[in-house]
Amino acid sequence: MQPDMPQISRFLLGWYDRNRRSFPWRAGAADAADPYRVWLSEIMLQQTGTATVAPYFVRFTTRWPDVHALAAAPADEVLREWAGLGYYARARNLHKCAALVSSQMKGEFPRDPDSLRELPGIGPYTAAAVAAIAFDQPGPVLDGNIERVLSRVLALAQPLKQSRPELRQASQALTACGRAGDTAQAMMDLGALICRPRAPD
DNA sequence: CTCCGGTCTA
DNA sequence: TAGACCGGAG
Repeated sequence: MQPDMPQISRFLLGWYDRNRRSFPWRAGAADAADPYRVWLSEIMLQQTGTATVAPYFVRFTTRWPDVHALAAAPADEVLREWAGLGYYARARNLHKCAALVSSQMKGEFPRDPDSLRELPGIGPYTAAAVAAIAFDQPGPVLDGNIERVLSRVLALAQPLKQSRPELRQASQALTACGRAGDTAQAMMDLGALICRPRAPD
């Protein structure tokens, strides 16, 4: 039998509304997301935990409040501010991407995953995540944590690797049920608070 | 000390 | 499509 996506969507969003985590890059429940901040946070979070990212995110956004400011910064200052986060190619691509969006896109990030995917430093995961969180566009938001969460929510018995096509489809379908950004963040929070890699509740 | 992971590159 | 990139966690 096929999973009841509307029902799972209601479960996810209901849980999220009561348990959502608060982060410097997250808009309040009623506020609109700032695409620049969503993008910056997702790049930082690619291989780095929330606790480590938080102070870096605050320093970056204080110093460079929007994509034009970041684009105008000298590359070596961006690298210096990034020092300690690791994977420095992310910082170089971050700056390239900011320059591109600032000069060629009037400072506005594309709204759809396929266009976002063209930008430096944005792969399949980040494209879907930014489109969902910043623009409420449905898409296959899927990283290692969401794979684990969805596999459990759907009660899949196969190893994650074999289930990936099904998990991608599920993430696409769930974000298409409405509130795409909150749905994506609900899966992330569930993965961090409840359905953890070890010692799951 | 080994494992882990998005994106880019070859 | 495998390996490199880095730092944090186990």
